Amino acid sequence: MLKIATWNVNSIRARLERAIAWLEKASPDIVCLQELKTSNETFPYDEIHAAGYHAAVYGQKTYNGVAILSRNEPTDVMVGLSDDVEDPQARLIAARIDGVNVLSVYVPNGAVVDSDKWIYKLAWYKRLHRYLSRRYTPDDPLLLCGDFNIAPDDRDVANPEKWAGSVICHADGRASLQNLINWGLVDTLRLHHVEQGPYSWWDYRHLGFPKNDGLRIDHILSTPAFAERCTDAMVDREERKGKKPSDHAPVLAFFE
DNA sequence: ATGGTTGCTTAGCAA
Repeated sequence: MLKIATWNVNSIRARLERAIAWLEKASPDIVCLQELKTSNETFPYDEIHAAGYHAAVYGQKTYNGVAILSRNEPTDVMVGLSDDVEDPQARLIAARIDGVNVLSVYVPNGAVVDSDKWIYKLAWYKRLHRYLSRRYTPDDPLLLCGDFNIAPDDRDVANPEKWAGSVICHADGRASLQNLINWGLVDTLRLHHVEQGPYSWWDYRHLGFPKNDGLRIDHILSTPAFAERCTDAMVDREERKGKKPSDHAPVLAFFE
């Protein structure tokens, strides 16, 4: 059994106490983290190791930053998109764990449609597609996990009319994610849940969580052959409750 | 009443 999670923690240092408690409670085999908001030098390796996890980290001061935590040692750790674009933003880390290729990504948010950040977001999706197709085939065991900053369709949005046309729901962004999926990926949550919801992110602003104004933007995508082993997937909504939560809840998938 | 937050870094940016 493999239990994998993806979680945008919104600062690993601000979330450390909750993150350690969650690791001990949920005991996942692999966790992809996003928005560490810290450099490698200030990443809390000691506490993560003490909780029983290896940590492959691609940090950045203040913004972004991604990591992969695992019970077993990761090999072949690679960071960044490694293409011809000059890009200081730490948004991708890849590793091989127990024979599975695991990627943790933090796709740019895009701020406002047609802004520079939006252009960067759409370009980043194209670069990620090229990254995948150059390094892997859809026959490889691969899990692409992270904050994609896209709700794939209106089932993934509690208030679709409110969010229509936003950077999370815009048709061009959805097409960018779909293009990635068309390379050869399966949305593991939708293998097991086809109804409206669940959601993985609620804005701190505007009382998003109390009003359940949620969106599903965090995903565990699997290559098709490996997805056949996926027995369930879920969002740990409980982790969004209580004192000092991240604005994202962990998303999990289970493989036999 | 018609906004409401959080985190990092220190007034402003990002989400």
